[in-house]
Amino acid sequence: MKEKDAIRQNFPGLEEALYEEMEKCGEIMEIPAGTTLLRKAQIIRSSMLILDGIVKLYQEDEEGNEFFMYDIEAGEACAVSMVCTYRQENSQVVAKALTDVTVLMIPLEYMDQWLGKYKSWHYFVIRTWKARYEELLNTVNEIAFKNMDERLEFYIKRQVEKMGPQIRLTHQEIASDLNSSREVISRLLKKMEKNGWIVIHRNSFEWMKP
Amino acid sequence: MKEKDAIRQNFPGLEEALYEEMEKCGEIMEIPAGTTLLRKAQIIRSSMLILDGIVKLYQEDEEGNEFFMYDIEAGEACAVSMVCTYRQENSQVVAKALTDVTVLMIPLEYMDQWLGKYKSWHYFVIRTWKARYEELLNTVNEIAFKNMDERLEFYIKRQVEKMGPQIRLTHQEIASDLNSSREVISRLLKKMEKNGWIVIHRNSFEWMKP
DNA sequence: TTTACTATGTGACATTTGTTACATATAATC
DNA sequence: GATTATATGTAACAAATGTCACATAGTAAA
Repeated sequence: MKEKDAIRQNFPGLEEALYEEMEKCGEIMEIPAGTTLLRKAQIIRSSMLILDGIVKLYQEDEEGNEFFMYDIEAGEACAVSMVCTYRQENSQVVAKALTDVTVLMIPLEYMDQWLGKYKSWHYFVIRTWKARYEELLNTVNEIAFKNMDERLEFYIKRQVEKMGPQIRLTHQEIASDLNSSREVISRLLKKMEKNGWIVIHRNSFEWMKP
Repeated sequence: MKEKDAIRQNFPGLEEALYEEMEKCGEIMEIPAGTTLLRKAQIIRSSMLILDGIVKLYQEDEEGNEFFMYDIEAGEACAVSMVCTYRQENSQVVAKALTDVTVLMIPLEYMDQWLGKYKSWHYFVIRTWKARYEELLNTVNEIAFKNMDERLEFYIKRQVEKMGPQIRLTHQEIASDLNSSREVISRLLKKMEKNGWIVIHRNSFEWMKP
């Protein structure tokens, strides 16, 4: 069975009995790119482990402005969805499928049960929170100390790491992720092109800097 | 023994055997206000649980600029110090005692050991990561979407919650926390005073808004 | 009480980022 | 090929924030 392999391969080192429960209680879903998987405001009844694809986590404020936090990939879990009591009136966390995505949805009741039963699950949950916390630390560092040009560079580099040097994003999409405006991003990208860092095409550009 | 009570009262609901280990293996330290407890760059060999006082967590960049993230108080633990593999060339997390502080220092080897032995410890660690993550989410929300006037208001309100309506901070200190400049903060505080939100004294001001 | 130090107030100006308005270019559809 | 939609380029201006310069006002030390 392909699905079982996917769980074991992406989440290695868990107990055999836990794998079996995951297969039994979890539901594997194929989700097309662009789908919103999670909005913090609505009650979350399931937790998500990514088996394939990339999911983007961002915050959204009252006016619909977005702010990109980080991506999660196969073998990672969405911390936010793991135990959800977080409430914030004016902003919410959103998870959106960047590519077609395969996720293992696990109803929340099992999440807690497993904490009691499986040591490896405990460690996994801790690792997940820790990893997401550190991602956020990086994000905070960027917006706290850096100007838009540096933030843009950091953003592009993250993309390159995950998706390769061909960045298939419009300036508008980048502007949304950085909570800036299209014109500002166009300006800065143009400057990068003049410096020889990138080559701009329509709908995409390439990162040339080593 | 007073110290034992302090641990039990501030960290209720743990296993008896765990309390005993905490007393045996941990070292209780009295730390004067202003002390830097932790710099991320140096190797951390101990984890800290706060028994009394307030510890401030902030990031610092290469040029010495600061950026306040959140406070931790009695009954809470420093997530950053719990399992430390985090590395970042250009910035570091710093923990500084805001008041005189009593901490329980626990050498890192026990942190891991206890994860294997005590369920309640596991839950505590997860709760800690989760709580700090959510604090950071709020912080990100602030800097990502809001202007300095709103950020300042949010900052002051946090202070009021922890320390009461008398804010004993200079404009310079606030400016550092928000990675802004003294003049900007003075300007905004003056505006708040005109609006009747605060009354400014030397070295302090009061929050009057309900 | 002078002196010195630190905190605060404020105007003028620089820089960064956001906004408006419109031009141009490329791809998609008819 | 003409038409339409979407993406990008760019100048001019606006708003927010940062910086510089200096004034003033408390507080502490001599």
